[in-house]
Amino acid sequence: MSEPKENVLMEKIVSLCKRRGFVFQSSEIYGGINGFWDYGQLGAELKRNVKDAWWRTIVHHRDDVAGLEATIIMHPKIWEASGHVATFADPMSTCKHCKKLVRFDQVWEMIPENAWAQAIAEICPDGLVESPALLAWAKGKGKHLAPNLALVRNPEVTLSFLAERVNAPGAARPTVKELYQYLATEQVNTTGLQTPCPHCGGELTAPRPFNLMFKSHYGPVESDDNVCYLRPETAQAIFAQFKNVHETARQKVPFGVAQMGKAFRNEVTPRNFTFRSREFEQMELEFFIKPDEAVEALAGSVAKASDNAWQGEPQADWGWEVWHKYWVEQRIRFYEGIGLTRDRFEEYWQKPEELAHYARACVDILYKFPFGTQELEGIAARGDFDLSQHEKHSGKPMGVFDEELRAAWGKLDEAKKASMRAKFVTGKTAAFLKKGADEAEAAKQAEAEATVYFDKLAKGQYIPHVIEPSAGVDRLILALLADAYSELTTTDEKGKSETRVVMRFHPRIAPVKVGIFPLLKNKPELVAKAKEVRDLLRPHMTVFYDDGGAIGRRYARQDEAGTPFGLTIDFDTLGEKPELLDTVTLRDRDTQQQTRVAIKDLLGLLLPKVR
RNA sequence: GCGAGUGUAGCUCAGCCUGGUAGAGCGUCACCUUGCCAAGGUGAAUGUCGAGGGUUCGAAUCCCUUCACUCGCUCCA
Repeated sequence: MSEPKENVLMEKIVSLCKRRGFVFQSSEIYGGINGFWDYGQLGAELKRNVKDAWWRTIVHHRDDVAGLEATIIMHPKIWEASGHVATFADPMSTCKHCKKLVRFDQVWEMIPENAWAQAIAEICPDGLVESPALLAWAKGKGKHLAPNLALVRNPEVTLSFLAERVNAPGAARPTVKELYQYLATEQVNTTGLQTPCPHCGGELTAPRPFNLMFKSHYGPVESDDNVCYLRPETAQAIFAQFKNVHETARQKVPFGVAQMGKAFRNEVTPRNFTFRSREFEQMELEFFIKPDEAVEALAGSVAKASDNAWQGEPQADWGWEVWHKYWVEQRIRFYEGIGLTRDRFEEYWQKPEELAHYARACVDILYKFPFGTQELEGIAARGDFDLSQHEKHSGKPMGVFDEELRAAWGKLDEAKKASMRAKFVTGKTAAFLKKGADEAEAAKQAEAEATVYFDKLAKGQYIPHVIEPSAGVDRLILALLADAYSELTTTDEKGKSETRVVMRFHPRIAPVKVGIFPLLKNKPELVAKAKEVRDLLRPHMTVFYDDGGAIGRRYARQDEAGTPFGLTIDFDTLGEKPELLDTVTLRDRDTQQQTRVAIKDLLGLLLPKVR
């Protein structure tokens, strides 16, 4: 649980967001709708600036990345190929006793990990039922370990049904799973065998499907034939359009395709303000690279990830590890570049056992939110999993042909080819073993894959591998809001202290760059001059003109909006002191310092700071 | 989806227990006054008390339902 103090901070941020127009609850006048949020005038600008910064860095400032903007609704088979239809429809059950929510398909994997189940397994080795020992356990330790297990709640009745089962003429010994089910069931005849809650042994509700994808139908008539889904991520469109982009963008591997846009997930529990929303926006890059064997054939060797190779410009001998590190580094630089405080975000290298089955490595970029340290972006090395899946499901080849690779392969000596193949087979064998194949089967399958794979390589063909930096825009906005939030307490001459909020956004992403204020509103000359300055700057940056209230109040308002600069037009601007004619005061949000700047120098001074 | 808590003006909250029909501070707006960090004065607007239903002569207050938010279970861009 997060500290109370941190919850207070979060509440302050939420409150400011509403007060100043960063974020509103969606459909608020109708009571709101869970998991959906709107951006107000300042939030919309902030979000645009962040997305623009990403697009500029990832697409415009590079030669090797192309943009894509795909539809939200795509062919439903895309989600079968990606695995989302299967993995996004988890059957869930709730324990009627301890109220915990469990994935029904994981219950039998979880049960043996719990102490109560282990104890029963010990009492009844290999399903050999020892009723007296079970009874003793139920009345003793069992009360602690599995308070809600039928055996513990009502031992005699539960055991009597088990005895019926065991003593039936010609009955085989129950499996361990069956044993657990009997021990979890009080009245077999009325309820059938129950599945115990892994945590407390209690009764689970019938599994209900939790479909995480928003479902709809294309065409006016709803039927099973025209089911479609709102995309749960933007990445798949990139894979689905890989061939088109590759052929038309005049790009050769390594190159990337970037996309940003809305994605939708029917989250079980939207939580933490905008952090987990049901409609959210992603910025994703799929960077396609040659498989290491192709790199080795072309460059002679694959650069080691342990040398700091990734810190420089991309090189021909980079394999997936170096490319992966390179992108982690690039993404960290991006976050620094938009002003995220470096010691409030960190990179986390997932441990091998945490990786999804298709990932070779994954780095999370985590931000220290007031409610806890949470993920902003994941940078995964996904091998050729995605393109291969689409090749399988669509029947369309997803590979590329590389003339140079074919030529280079022809010149490789046999020993090199053999050692590369041996290494490939070792890796694949390990992967098949992990999936549960026996040793002979794993070796056989690995050999078969190696034959297909190396035959293609020799012809210059391969399916590109991919590095995927995938970021959540709304999470980043929330991180930037939390990062920028600061309070300034001032005490006046009367000893009255007052706390004001200053949003310290980096000028590059600040919603408004400059506030423009005539010192006094009732002096037409000041107002006219201020509007002149406004019109001078407006074509180049977002400005906000304000003549309402006292000057200090206007500064404070802009501090809350996070406007980095304030310009005040006073009587000196009009020439009260001739030497100050056509100069204004430039106020810095963070230092509150004011400097005198000539109007003609403003653009040159401000533009570099806000770009 | 389940459990616990919360919902009153733009914001922060009082009033609810012990029904009699809504208040404070801040903010907002207008005017006056203004010489640089939420200054002062005068005036004004704003709530079907989250929504729906019930009990009652009468409901912000008691009861039920529902929606949203917060915290857990779950999830991870």
